[in-house]
Amino acid sequence: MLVTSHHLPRKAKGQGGQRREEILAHALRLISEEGVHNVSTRRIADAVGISQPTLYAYFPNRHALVAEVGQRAFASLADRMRADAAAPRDSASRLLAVARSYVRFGLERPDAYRVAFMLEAGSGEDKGGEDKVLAAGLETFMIHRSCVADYLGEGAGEDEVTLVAQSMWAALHGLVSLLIARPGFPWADREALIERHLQRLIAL
Amino acid sequence: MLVTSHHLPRKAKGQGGQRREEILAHALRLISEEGVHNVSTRRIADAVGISQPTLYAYFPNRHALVAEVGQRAFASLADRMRADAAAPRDSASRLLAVARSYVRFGLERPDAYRVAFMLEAGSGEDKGGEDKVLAAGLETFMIHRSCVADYLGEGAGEDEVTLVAQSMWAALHGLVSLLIARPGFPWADREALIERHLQRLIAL
Amino acid sequence: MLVTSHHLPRKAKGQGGQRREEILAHALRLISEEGVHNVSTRRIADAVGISQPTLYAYFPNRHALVAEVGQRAFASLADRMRADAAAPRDSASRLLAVARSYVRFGLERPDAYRVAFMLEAGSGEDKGGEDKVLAAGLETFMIHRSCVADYLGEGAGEDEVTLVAQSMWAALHGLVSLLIARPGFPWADREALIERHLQRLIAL
Amino acid sequence: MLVTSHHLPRKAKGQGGQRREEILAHALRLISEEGVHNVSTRRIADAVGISQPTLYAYFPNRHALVAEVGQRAFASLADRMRADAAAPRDSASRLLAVARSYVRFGLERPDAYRVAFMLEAGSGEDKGGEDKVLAAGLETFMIHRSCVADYLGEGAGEDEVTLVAQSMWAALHGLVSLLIARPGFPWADREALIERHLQRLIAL
DNA sequence: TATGAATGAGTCTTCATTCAT
DNA sequence: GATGAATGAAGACTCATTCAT
Repeated sequence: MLVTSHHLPRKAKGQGGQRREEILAHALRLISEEGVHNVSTRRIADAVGISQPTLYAYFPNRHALVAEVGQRAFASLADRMRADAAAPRDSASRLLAVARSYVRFGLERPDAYRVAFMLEAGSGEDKGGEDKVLAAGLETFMIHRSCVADYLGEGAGEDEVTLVAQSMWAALHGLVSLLIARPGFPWADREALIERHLQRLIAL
Repeated sequence: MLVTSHHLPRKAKGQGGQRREEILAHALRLISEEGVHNVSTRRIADAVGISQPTLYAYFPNRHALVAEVGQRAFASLADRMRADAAAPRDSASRLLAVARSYVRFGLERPDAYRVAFMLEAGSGEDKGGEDKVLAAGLETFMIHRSCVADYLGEGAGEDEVTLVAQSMWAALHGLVSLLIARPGFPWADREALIERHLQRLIAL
Repeated sequence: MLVTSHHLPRKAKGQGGQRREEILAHALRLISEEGVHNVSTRRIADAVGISQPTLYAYFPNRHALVAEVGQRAFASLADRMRADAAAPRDSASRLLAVARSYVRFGLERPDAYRVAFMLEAGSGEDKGGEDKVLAAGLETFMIHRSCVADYLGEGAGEDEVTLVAQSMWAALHGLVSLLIARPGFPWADREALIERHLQRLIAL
Repeated sequence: MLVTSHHLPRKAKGQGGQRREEILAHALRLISEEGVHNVSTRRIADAVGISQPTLYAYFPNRHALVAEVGQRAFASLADRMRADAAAPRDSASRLLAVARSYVRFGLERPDAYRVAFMLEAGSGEDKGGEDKVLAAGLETFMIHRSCVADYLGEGAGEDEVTLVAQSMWAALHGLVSLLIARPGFPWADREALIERHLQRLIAL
C-alpha cells in the first residue's frame, strides 16, 4: 500500500516498446475478465510469459501499470466515439450515434469500461497515474460535449452546453454501470431500455 | 478444516448490540472512504478498538459484515425516500422530491451511497449476503418506481412504467456516482447541474 | 500449546458430576466422529449446551478433557474384554474370545479405539494426563496377558508369558489400526482376514 | 479470492532442488517428532531457515509437502526391503529377512515410519496427494507379499497369499508402531520381543 | 535484458483460554 | 455454577516488491 518509490522509471524504450504493449494488452484482458483486485502481478507476468521482476523494468509499480491500462481503455472508447462523431450526419443523429456508441462500448467491453470508469480513484497518494486516467476521461467527455454543443446550436452558451453535456453523460454512465455491475437486477428488456434511455435523453 | 459451516450467529447479543453497531459504523466509514477491497478485518477491528477475533463474535465472516453494511446503507436511503414519498403532494412534485432526495442522500452520505451501489456484486459464491443487499436495493428502487407509476398515471402499462423508472433511476445514479467518485472532474456548478438533471429527467 | 497451568483443578464435584459425564460423553462422540484435531472446545461446549468457559470448571484444560476421554475409551474396552474373559471356557477359546472381542471393539467403535490408542502420545509436557491413559491401557493389556498366561499354562515363565502376550497384543493392534486408518487399502475380505489373523496368532 | 487453482508447480527448480530437499528433510523430522497436526508451515520454514512464503515456491500448499514427505518415507522403506529381498536365499529366510528389515527400518527411522504409516489418511478431499502416499504404501506391501508368495509356494492361491501377507504385515506394523508410539509401556526386552514376534509369524 | 530466489507485510480465520460479572 | 465478552497466538496462504546474478 505504501509506495516506496525510489524506483526511477527506467523505461526500457526502443525495442522494449513491444514488450510493454504486450504487458498492457494482457493486463487489460485479465483485469477486464476478473476485476482489478483479482489480478496479481504474477498472473500478468505469467500471461505475458515473463518473470514477475521483469514487469518492474517496464512499470515502476503495479499501480502505474493499472493506471495505464485505464488510460488506454479510455483511449479506445474515445476512438470509437470519434469515429461515430466523424460520420457526416445531422447534429441530432450524430449526438444519438455517439451516445449509443458509448453505451455499446460499455456493454460490449465491460472490462475496459470498468477499468476506465470504476477504477476506484486512488487513495490519494499516486497523483500521477490517477491524473492521467482522469485526463483521458476528460478527453472522451469532450468529444461528447462537442456533439452536444452542435446539437444545441449557437444559441446555447458555454455553461448551458456544459450542463446538458454533463447531465447526459452522467445519465449514460449510470445506465451502463448499473447494467454491468448489477446483472442480477430485474432489468427490463435491455435493448428497449437502452433505446428508451437514449430517446429520453436526447429527443425530448 | 473439515468442518466448514456451523457458524450460527455465535452470540445472541443481548446487550452487546451496541458493539455491533459500533463495528458497522466504523466499517461503513472505512469502506466508503477506501473501497471495499482496501479495508481488512484488521483495519476495522483497529478502528473500533477491539481485537480481530472479536469481530467474529458479531459476524460469521468478513462478507457478512460487509453485506450488512450495504444492506443498511440501502435501508437508510429507503427511509429517506419513503419519508419524502409520504408527504402529500401531486404526483409530479412527489416524484421530483423523491428523486432529489435520492441525489441529496448520495451527496450528503457518500459513504453509505458508495457502499450501497459500488459493492461489486459478489462473485457468485456467497448467495446469502449478496442477495440481501440486492433485495434491499430492489426495495429502494420500488419506492421510486411507485412514484413513477403515479406520475405516469393509469394509462401507462407495467412495462412502460418499468422502462421509465429504470431509465430515470440509472440517470440519477449516474450523476451521484460520478460526482462522488470523480471530485476532480471539472464539473459545472453542482446545484445547477443537479436541478437541471432532475428537470430534464422529469419534465420530459 | 504452551500450558500456562496456574489453573488449580477446581473440580465441581457433588452435583456437577452429571455435567461432567455429559461433557465427556459428547466429547467422546465428537472426537470419535471427527478426530481429535477437528474438535474444538467450542464444538464440545455447544454440543453439551453450555458455554465455553464452563468447560474449564470441570477440566483444567482441553488436554485433560481429551485424556479422560481416552481413559474412558480404554475402560470400555476393558469392560468388554473382562466380560469375555469371565465367561467359563477352556483357556484356548477364552484367549480367542478376548482377542476377537478386542478386534471387534476396534472395528465397531473406531472412534473409541482411535482415541484410546492413537492419541498421539503428548509432546512431553503433560505427564499427568498421559500417564493416566497409559495406565488405563496397561490395565487392558493385563486382562489379555492373564488369558495368555492361562493359555500357556504353568510351564511358561513370566518372561515367556510377557513375550507372547505383547507379541499377540501388537499383532492385534496392528490389524485393527490399519483397518481403521487405511480403509482405502485393497484389503482381503475383512471377516476372513480377521479370523485368519486370530487363528494364526493363537492356534498354532 | 475468485481464482483458486492455477497453482502450477511455481518453479521448475533447476538447481534449487537442494532447497527442496532441505525442506523435505526438516518437514520429515518435525512431523515425525511432533505429529502431522502439530507442525505448521511456519515451523517448517523456521527450521529450514527460510520465510514461510518461500515454502510456496517449492510446494503448492501444505498438503502437497506433507504428502511428498510420506511418499518418500515409504520409498526409502521400499528400497531397504527390496535390497533384502534381492539377496539370494531360500524363500523362508528371505521372508524373514524382509520382515526383519521392515521392523528395523521402523525402529531406526521412527520419523520416516511414523510419517509413512500414521499420516491420518486425509479426510477425503485431497485425492491427489493422499493417493500417492497410498500407492507408495501399496508398492511397499507388494514387495512383502511377493516374499510371502514365494514362501507359501505354488500350492497357495492368490487369496491365500493375500490373507497371509496382510495378516503378517499388520502384525509387523502393530509391533513397530506400538514400540515407537508407546515408549513408556513396560515392554519386554526389545530384541527378544522382536525375534519372538518374527518367529511366531513365520515359523507358523 | 531478464530472472531465480526470496521476503515482509498482509489476508481471513480459528483456537484455547481468561476474567469480570 | 455459569457466562458474555474478549483476546494473544497461531493457522494457511497471497501479494507486491527487491536484489544478486
